[in-house]
Amino acid sequence: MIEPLILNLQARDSVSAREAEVLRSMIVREHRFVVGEDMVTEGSRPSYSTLLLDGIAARYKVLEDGRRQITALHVAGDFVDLHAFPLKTMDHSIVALSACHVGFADHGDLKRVTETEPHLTRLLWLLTVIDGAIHREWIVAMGRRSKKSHMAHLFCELLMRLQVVGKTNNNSFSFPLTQAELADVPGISLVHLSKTLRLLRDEKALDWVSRTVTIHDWRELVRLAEFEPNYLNYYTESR
Amino acid sequence: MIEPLILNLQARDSVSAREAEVLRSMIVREHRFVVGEDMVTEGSRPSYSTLLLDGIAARYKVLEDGRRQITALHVAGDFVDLHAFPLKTMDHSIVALSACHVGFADHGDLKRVTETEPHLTRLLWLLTVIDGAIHREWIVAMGRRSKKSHMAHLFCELLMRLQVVGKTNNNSFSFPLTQAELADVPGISLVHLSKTLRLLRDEKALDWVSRTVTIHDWRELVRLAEFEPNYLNYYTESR
DNA sequence: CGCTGCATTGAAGGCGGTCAAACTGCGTGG
DNA sequence: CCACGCAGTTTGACCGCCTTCAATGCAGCG
Repeated sequence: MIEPLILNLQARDSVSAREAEVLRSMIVREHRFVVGEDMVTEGSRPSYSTLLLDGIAARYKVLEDGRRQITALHVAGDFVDLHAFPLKTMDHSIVALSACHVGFADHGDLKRVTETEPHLTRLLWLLTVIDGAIHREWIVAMGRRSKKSHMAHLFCELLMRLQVVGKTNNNSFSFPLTQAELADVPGISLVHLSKTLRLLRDEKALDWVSRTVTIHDWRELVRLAEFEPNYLNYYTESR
Repeated sequence: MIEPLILNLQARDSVSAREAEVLRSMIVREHRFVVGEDMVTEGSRPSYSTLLLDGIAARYKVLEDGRRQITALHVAGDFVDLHAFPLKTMDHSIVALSACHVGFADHGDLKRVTETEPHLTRLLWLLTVIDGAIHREWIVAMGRRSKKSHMAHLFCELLMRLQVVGKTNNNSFSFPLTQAELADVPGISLVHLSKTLRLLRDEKALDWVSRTVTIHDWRELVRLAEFEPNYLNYYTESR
């Protein structure tokens, strides 16, 4: 059941059978969130962290005028709020963008891991640090890439992350967001997002129909995005 | 000598005398970088992490066309590349924006901490997770704030971070960057940055002359920025 | 069959980009 | 001591990307 997490970790470092067992025993109390439901709320102090087993979730902040900015997208195998373990208080909310299947890891158990499992601790630490690396790549995309390149970059990243956890079919994957939701990733208007996606479609780089993204021309997409996957820290790429 | 780090940690959690001693014994091999010098290089696999003792440093990435995006600013008391301990490979470079005084912590010693000091491990983990929280706030600023508000937010954040480590005089602090460098934070042109700063000056919110920022109207700056410091995770704010 | 939510397209306006020129402060050398 | 040069800052002009407003298209569903 926690296979996506194991795959995620194994893509970066070796995981012993015992460590996998520790993780398995730690993920308890499965739960399902429906589309649009908040999984974690800003200001809360959760006593557990949430492992996404299936679905797509987003971290976001809302400004005073109601506009929203998504700061991260999460897929199966991601701990959406592992940072809340050292951090205690949530500084943002997390919403289920599709139906989401999750499991919970109690912070008490995580604390015990830090006391008895140094290597596993470093693996979990690594996961939060990779979140940070993705944040940085997003900052670069927002600051310096064209919107077209930014979107190309996002789809490159999502394809790779989903491939690692086995959630792709060839070069396509389920992506059941609305354009209004996706527009909150680059922080642009729904109208302009629509026009930007049209550019990628016109170049036959990718399609996004009936809630499924299909990448037709990976090479071209990578070129448009200047996509360099080493920030995702997969074995095969950066070592 | 590592007092800024201790102050940084104590602003979030208690640090025992023994833990402080462990940290002190771990920071060895001081070094000074001159303005413009790279402290860490993209693609390297450092065997140590760098603690900034004094000065200002920036993490950045460079695009193919040479444009630069700064993804983080660091001040005294920050570990600029602690994430390189779990992550191994640097996915970006770090440059000294002022003369920088640093100390190094060997990854072997950090590993030993994870094996023998669970609480201290969680503290260090916390530091990397706060970096992530700042990244997210920057993403929100880039996506949804006006440039004026973005700059106001940055100066609010810097004042608070510098206050914690005792690097402010009343409401002013040393900030010896060029405008071209600062423009790489929001990812805008030098020309537009200059015009944006003028707006803040015209409102008498702050001045930035002779390499020193002075905040004249903290209230107004906070209002402009919609600044909510809880993401920095200081005791006094969020708990 | 019409309603509703979502996607698409067009039009007009403003923010931020580039290009270009002038200004300032400071260090250096005549 | 002054003139010059250089690095950095400021301002103006013009243009293009992205915004908002508005209308239309389209599919699913009661």
